[in-house]
Amino acid sequence: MVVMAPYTCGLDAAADVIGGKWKPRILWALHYGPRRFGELRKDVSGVTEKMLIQQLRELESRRIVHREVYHQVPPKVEYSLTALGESLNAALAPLDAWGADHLDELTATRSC
Amino acid sequence: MVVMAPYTCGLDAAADVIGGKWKPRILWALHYGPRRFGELRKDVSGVTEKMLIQQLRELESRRIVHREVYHQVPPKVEYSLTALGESLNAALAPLDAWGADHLDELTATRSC
DNA sequence: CTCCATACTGACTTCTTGGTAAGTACCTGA
DNA sequence: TCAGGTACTTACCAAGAAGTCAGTATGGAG
Repeated sequence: MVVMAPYTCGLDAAADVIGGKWKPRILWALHYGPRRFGELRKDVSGVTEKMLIQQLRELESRRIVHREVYHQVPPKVEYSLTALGESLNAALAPLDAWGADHLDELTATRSC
Repeated sequence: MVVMAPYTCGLDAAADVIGGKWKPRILWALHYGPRRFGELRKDVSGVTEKMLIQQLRELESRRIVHREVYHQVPPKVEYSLTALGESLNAALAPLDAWGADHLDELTATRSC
C-alpha cells in the first residue's frame, strides 16, 4: 500500500494486527509461555517454517512478541509475549470463548 | 479447499468467521441497528458494492446477519445482526477496546 | 572430515482475495 | 417512452498471501 487509510476504529486496528492465516494460532500457542521456534512449529500444526518466521517477524515488529536469542550451538531462540501481547491475548479470550461456544454451529455453516 | 482441517480452537473458528477485509467494519456498522444496503455502503467507506454483497452473503450463510427483503420499487433490503451476530459483536468488543487503547502504538508500528 | 541439529533465508510458483467496470431487473413518475 | 432509484450480478484482471523446496551458518560429536 502506498497510502494507508487510518484505522476507522479499534477493531479495525486489532484486525490488522492479528490478520494472517497463522497469527491467532501462534498467539494462542504463546499463551502458555515462552516457546522455541521448533516447539511452535509443532504446536501450530500445518505451518511451514517460512510462514512461521514471517508471521513471528510481523508480530515482533508490532511489539506483540519478544524474540530472545541464545548464542549457542545448535542455535536456540525463544519467543514470548510482551506486555502488549498479553493484553491482546486477554482481549482475544472472549472471542475464543465465543468460537468454542458456537463451534458446532460454525462448523456446520462452513463454506465447503 | 477440498479437505478442511477442523478448527483447532475457538479462536480459530472465530477468525474464520470474521476473516476478510471488510467483515469487522460491516459488523461494527450493524452494531447500531438494521441498515439498508445503501446505508452500509456509506458507513463502510471504501468498500465496493461487489465486496459488500459478497461479505454480507458470507455473514448471512454463517447466520451472523439476517437479510430482510421488502418487495417495493425501488427495492429495499435491510441487514441486521442475528442473536449469534450480537453475541459475536459482544465478544469483539474487548478487541475493539484493545485496539482503541493502543491505537497510537499500533499506528506507529504499521508496516509502511 | 563429515554429519547433525537448529533456526533461518530466498527464489519461484500457485492460490486466494480484492478491485474495476459494465450490465440487469423492477416499477414509478414526468 | 424514458430517466431515476435501488440492489444486485458478472466477467475479467491485479495484487497479495501462502506454499514448495533447496540452501546457509555454526560448532560439537563421532
